[in-house]
Amino acid sequence: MPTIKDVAREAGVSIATVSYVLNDKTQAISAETRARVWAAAEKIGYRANVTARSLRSSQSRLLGYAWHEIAPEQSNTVLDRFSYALARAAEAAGYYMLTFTAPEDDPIPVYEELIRTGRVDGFIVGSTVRDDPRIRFLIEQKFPFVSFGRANETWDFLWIDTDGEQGVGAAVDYLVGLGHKRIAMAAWPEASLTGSFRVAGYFAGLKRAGIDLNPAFFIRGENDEVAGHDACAAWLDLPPKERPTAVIAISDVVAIGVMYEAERRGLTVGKDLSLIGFDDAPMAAYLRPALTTLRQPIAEIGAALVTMLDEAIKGNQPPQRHVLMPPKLVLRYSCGVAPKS
Amino acid sequence: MPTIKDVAREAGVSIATVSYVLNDKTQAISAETRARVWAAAEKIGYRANVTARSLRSSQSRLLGYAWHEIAPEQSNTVLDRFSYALARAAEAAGYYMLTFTAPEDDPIPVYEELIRTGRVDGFIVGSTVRDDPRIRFLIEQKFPFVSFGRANETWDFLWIDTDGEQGVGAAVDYLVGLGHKRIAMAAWPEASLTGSFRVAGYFAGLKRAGIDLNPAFFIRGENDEVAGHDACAAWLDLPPKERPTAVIAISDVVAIGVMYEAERRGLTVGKDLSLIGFDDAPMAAYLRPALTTLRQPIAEIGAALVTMLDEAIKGNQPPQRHVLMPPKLVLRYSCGVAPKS
DNA sequence: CTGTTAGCGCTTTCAC
DNA sequence: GTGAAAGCGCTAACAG
Repeated sequence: MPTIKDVAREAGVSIATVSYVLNDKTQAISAETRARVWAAAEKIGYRANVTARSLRSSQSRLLGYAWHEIAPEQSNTVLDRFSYALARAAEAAGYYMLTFTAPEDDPIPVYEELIRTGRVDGFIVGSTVRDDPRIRFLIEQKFPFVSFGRANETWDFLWIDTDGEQGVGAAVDYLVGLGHKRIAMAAWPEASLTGSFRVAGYFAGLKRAGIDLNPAFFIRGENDEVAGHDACAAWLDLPPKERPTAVIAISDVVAIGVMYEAERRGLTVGKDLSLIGFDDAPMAAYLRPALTTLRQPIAEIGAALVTMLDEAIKGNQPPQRHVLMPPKLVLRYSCGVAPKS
Repeated sequence: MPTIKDVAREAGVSIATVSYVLNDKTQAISAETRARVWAAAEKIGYRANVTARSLRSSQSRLLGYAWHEIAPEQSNTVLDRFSYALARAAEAAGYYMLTFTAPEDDPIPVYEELIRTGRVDGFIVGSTVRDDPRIRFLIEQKFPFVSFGRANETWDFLWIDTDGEQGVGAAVDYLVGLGHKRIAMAAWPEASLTGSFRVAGYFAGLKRAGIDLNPAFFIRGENDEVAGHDACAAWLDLPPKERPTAVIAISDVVAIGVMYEAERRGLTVGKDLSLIGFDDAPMAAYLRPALTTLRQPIAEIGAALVTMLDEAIKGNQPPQRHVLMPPKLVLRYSCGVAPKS
């Protein structure tokens, strides 16, 4: 690989001059010299060695993102889209993504190692939980990072999140507009922070419509098909007149459980029961009926996170310290209405 | 961040000694000094700066992996599992993964840039196609890389691939064992190299069972649901006695199309028609009936690729220059047989 | 057994 | 306008 010395020799100038020209530094260099340097660099195919540049500038131009353990069963439904968006945005901002893995139960040492060795300039933290230890650690270290997801109302840090409350609220509004009055929700455990926002949207939506919450219509469970099954079974055990006519599932996976249980009992989803999921997981479009669901603006979030992090790394104050992005209600067939296309 | 100088000062030795001790170099250092250095390093929390080390050793300890554009519709079904496996294996071997994006139509410049700037020590190339230009380029550059997938029989490079031929062959054997004689296949276009191996397995399997190929039972199409629909429709248009009783789809997505078309026509998959897919995509388990499919040993492949690449980077000859890994037939309900466990 | 020293390739201050 | 030289933090050849 040619180095800056080779270019200097080729152009008949000093390496300092080469550096000035190629980095377009505000240093008075004659147009003639500039041209010679560029020509020489081009000729021998010179590209600056990033390691040397990193050492000099103490910047790795690498952004860290942790790839979480994927349970053999449920491959995460949106992580790949998110990673892709991150990589794209990072490259546009002059970084590359360093993806690493960290054990769920003790992630801190890995983050610490990456910081101490100077591997990365900042982190993008995803899949946050309430009081997320990674976030606590990074705040404490004063190391640049941004988070996809909230963690604790009293902590001050940069984050972007999907507005689950707004999204589920819009889903309720949509169902109410379709004439539904008995709307149920299959939610996550109370411990889930992300879940709590979505649930708040459910409550708020009902209130807006003047519908009193029927406690039987609100059931919590894990993020799996079984939880959907169980919730749906409980609702269908109710006398016909008291059953919900529409269900909002807190995720597509849960929605699938609801759907199969309803069909197992002879109901037709989209006709006898309307159903809305959350995530727009790849399988949502493949279900029959195709699932109406709330799609998170993953690509936009990824891009915005990188921009935010870039500012933080530069020591600037981003225009907004956190932003809530509304999900989009993707209309398909599980509410009995054909999408407009 | 403390540097090697700080450790040297703290321990009262030279920086060279610190380097020797911490890197466990075969340099005679007294046990007493070793202990002092370790203690000093521990005390001030020293971790070697990787950039400086990289510059010195001209090794980035970074492995590049391209994240391909993901169509909004079909999020790739196994890529996230693969990336995770790669990251895990890389870390175990002392690397981190640098994930980047490259335009499908002109990926070379990105690879070139990464090489020229010294960003990565090697590449893992995935989603290969016949005569893959990236592979041609990397061979020509003599830059270390390994490939998940084959590209051209006459090129010599390191690769690991799923043995699609063996897998589909095993699927045919399984169906034959179940008593099927009229076994159809929904394949990809002839241009697909990966597809050609799977197809070869179909032909070989039939031959083993002494079944003559019925040309009507072999239909090619794209990798989407529509292709499955179309193939299935063509088969169901045949007189009942001439229809296939079992179908092997070249991917789970195609299998879904077959399944829906069959059910739309009133057939029950798993009873009237047996169906096997390929990939074990996340949605395969969620279909009703859950899809019997061939699961690629993604995690093993990722780990083996990294090991292979590590050898190549070190300039060693890996024990095997290419390996074929058999997929596993995951028994579910789409062939009318309940899985054992 | 331990220390001195020469770089790795680059950026940037300071001279000229 | 341009160049000499220091130095980012580390490794390793060589001296002592």
